[in-house]
Amino acid sequence: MVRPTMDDVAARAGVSRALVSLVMRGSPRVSEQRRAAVLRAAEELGYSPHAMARSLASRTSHVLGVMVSDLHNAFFAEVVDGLDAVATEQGFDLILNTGGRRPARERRALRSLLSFRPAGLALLSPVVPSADIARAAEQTSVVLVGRSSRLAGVDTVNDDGERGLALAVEHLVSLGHRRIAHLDGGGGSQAAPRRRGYLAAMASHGLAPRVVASEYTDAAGARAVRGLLDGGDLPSAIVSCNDFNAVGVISALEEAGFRVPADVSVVGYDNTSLAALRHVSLTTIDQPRNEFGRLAAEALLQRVRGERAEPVRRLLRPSLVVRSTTAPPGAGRA
Amino acid sequence: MVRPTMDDVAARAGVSRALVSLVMRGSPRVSEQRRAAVLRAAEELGYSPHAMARSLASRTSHVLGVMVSDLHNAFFAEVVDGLDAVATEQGFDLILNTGGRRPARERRALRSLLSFRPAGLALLSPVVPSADIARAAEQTSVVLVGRSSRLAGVDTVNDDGERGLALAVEHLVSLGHRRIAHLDGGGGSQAAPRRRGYLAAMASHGLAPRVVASEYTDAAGARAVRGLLDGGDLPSAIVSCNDFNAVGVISALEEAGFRVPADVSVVGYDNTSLAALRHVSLTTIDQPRNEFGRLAAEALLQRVRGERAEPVRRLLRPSLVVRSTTAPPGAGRA
DNA sequence: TTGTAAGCGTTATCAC
DNA sequence: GTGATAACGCTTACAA
Repeated sequence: MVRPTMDDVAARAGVSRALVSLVMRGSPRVSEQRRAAVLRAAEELGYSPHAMARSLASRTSHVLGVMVSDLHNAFFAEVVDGLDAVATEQGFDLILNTGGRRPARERRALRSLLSFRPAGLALLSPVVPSADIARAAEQTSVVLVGRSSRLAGVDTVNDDGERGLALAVEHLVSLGHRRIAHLDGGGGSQAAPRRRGYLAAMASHGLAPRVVASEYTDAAGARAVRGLLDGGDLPSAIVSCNDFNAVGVISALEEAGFRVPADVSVVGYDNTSLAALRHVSLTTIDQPRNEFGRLAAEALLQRVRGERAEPVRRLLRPSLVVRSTTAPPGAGRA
Repeated sequence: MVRPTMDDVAARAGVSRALVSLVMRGSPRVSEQRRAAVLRAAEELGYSPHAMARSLASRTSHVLGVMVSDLHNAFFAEVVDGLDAVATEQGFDLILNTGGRRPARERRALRSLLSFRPAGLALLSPVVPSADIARAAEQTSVVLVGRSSRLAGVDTVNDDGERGLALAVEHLVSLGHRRIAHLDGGGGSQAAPRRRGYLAAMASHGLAPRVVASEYTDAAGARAVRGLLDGGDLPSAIVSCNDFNAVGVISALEEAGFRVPADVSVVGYDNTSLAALRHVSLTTIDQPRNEFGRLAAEALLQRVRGERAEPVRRLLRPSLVVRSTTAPPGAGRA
């Protein structure tokens, strides 16, 4: 378990440590002969450079820290994929951490990440107070994904939730719906822009909006539908705040004897793998998650390379994915 | 962006660097007065110790490396939660990486993790060749989750898939089923023990086994069912290799006009969040995922502390979760 | 092209 | 209790 160091390699190859360092970093100013000798010695010893010692000595970091607020959410997996792709491509390593959506734990995770002196930090939908983010930003470049911020030194990458909900409403209107309700995500992340988008889209078509309080879970979606049924005034289409909620809506409707989409159309938001299941086949709004990650990494690396100092605020365009839960109204009566 | 060092804190507090170091590590042999002064100076400067310099100087690591083969799989999220809980509790930091189930990328991820000289490495369902794992194990403690191994220096934590499938078969038999088919996971991870468990359980009840080739996706499950229907010989119950497959099975059955569980009972494997959705409500086999993570971390930390050298091989007991997709056979005819 | 030597931010070992 | 000072494994001027 005792790993060889650069000195061991140098001794074995019969050269100085500095030369080994040059070879390891692929410097061109090394004779082919020495290079080969060093490489062979390293190979024989099973040597690979010590990342921490390297970054300590060079006063540079090739590490990007990533804090994922919730690993259970597949949304973040794709964002991390995007980050990883760009980072790897540019010779950076990712170190990941999670805070489980709890401020105290996230705060600790943040400190831990910072103790590695990363070149940059990507925070995915963090729930820590803004002050903590500001403090982190004093120490390294920070990009926020899925959370907006006015902090001067902080970049942001977000989904254009207003536009996403507008897409859903447009789709339903074009099918002929007029009584379209929105099941709202409450205080949840991104719920506000989605609600605004819904209201604006309804207004632009001269339709009466109907916002029903709900949450980001399937149980909440089902509950909201039961409330609607009790009220005796079911809309012809429902736009949920996310896919989970939409699945709850569908099952409550079916339990009450309604068919989707024949009697009621349903649209989700997020295009999770759940929506793609043939058993669900949900019409929904897709967010370019992988792109979120790529852009976040690029924003960070631009700052690292000193190419930019002004904050950048990206708002990405979501898209509509039509599957089997939407149809013209009254299709059931036919 | 220039972070304060221990020397800065020492200067500001009017003490030596060594004393700051003692305070930072919570040494008891420091006067209250000095301790307070140091802590205040650190606070004012926003100082926090440099993890890499620290581990370099102390020749110890408080980092555990984790390679997640696939971030998209929620299974791993819970394993990581378990790892994180134990690690944090014992003062260790996690650094995470992913290889996307591709050997070449996993290999790189492994190298990157190793370059941080972690105290231990947890590999979650890795797909790299065994030789790579052996090489890693020469450099640090390694624990494998979701993959077995005979390597001497490597610990393993696994689900007892044989037992899991036996539980499913027992449940169906106790409901009165005798014609029970298994949709097999092919060459997928853990498919073999599950198949063995199925065959053994059927044999022990004197029932004729029926293994149908399939895969770990909902499309494959649907395809397999269509094959069964074409053959004109539908079993009364189906045990899928995992939850996704089971959902495919259910939708294909329903499309063909059969009801679940009235006409056919279906059991999944994994107890993913999908299975818990009310829209699906799948009877399935639960793996103690969080426990996997906890045990893996503990195995690693035992080695780190030098408490154990012999490999440990944990085989955890899965459990049956009964929901709405199983019922006595012929319930549909009633 | 190669080697020497001075750090990088810590901890650890001694003295005092 | 507290403070010098030598490591830790590497990079980086600067010299040769």
